[in-house]
Amino acid sequence: MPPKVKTEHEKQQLKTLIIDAGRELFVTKGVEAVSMREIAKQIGYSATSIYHHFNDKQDLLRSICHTDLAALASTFAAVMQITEPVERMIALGKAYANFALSHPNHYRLMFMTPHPADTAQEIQTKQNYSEQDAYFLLKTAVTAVYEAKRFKPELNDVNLIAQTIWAGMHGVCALHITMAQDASWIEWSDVQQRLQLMHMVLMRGLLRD
Amino acid sequence: MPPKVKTEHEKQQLKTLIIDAGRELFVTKGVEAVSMREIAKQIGYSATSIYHHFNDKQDLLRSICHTDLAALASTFAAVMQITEPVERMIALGKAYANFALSHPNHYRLMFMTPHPADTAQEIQTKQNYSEQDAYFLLKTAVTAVYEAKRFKPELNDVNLIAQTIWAGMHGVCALHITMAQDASWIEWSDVQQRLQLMHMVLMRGLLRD
DNA sequence: AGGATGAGTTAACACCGTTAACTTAACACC
DNA sequence: GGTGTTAAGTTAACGGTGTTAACTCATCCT
Repeated sequence: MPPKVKTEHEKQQLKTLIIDAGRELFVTKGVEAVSMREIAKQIGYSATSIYHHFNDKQDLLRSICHTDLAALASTFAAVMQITEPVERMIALGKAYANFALSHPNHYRLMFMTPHPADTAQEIQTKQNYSEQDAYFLLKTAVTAVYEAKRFKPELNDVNLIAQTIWAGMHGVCALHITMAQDASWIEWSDVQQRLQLMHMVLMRGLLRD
Repeated sequence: MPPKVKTEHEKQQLKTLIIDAGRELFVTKGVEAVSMREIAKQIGYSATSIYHHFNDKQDLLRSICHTDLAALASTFAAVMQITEPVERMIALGKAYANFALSHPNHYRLMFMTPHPADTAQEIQTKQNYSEQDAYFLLKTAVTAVYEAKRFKPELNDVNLIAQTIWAGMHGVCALHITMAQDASWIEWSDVQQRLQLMHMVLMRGLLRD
């Protein structure tokens, strides 16, 4: 196909076309198993054309994750409508786990794969749009619970609390995702049961009696 | 070097030579960044010779993990000497976290990378040597606490409890490992603090008051 | 003595991410 | 309206990857 000068809109459109095709392939076949050529073929372009829109494969991967993080944040935003602080915090945890288990490969890309350090510019961007950031919403919800004095009195670091809740949910989800097919020699209990117990443990461990 | 018929012992020796070189490289540079040729060069053999001892790269990776799992199990075995059940269970958790944080790339290989389904034969082997298995030791420790009636009365599934403890520790460690360099936009609290709080939460959530 | 085996070799294949060099359509400007 | 510049595509190529095939030979078995 002969080249054409594109408007900013068309340019963005192709970029999201690449992102969508890349995500679909990455998510179903795994990052390492998908080649740039394959992604390009999927959208009917040559492989090298992708490099006009992304620096390299890592950059494409990061863009995908960034997009999906925004999607997660937007489902979080819906949950934030709940007014009762504790209830809201619990609902966030459930939404998180639900996302992880229903999009496991997505989740692996986003939270189980280390991405090389972002550029300073990208960090700046993220900070400016932090209201779209899922962690920010979690922290907000935790802060509300804290201000309602519902946490145990000795707990007074909101970041620490939020990160512990995150870690608890992440632990169940990540372990499930990496070990689900493998490690059949362990008598795994049902993942929903494990999530539920983790939830209970977190609440009993963090909230006032 | 001309070929030579080897005794069973020499054969195993070369196998562990490959495993050790492979682990060293994998752990310092990451699995995907290390080629079979590089491993071979390290030990002074040609790349293809590795294929006489392992089916493919995945197989080598699995063998490395299997070896290291045994190593983890042996540090667990030392902890098992503690007699007081609750104390012993806590010590296991700390040993686990200590292992994860002091050998992060090791840990990533073992618990954060999905390995394709083991062959039936390998599963059999693992089951037979389950006393060397780290999870088995955790489960044993949890069972002892359970039998001492120290868990909350409504908790009566030992596997579920063990897996929840595992998930909690794993969550903190895994999140730390994947997010340590990246995600500088989050105000991470100290990882030791996070571990400590997770520990406290797990105990308060699981044990009788 | 002589064939079978097994542990090593080199050569080669198909594919990968990425770069370089090229083509051509659209725009900016005199 | 010609003309240079730029943007967005292309094909060709490079070096590297996991892996397989074909080949040596030293050793063992009979």
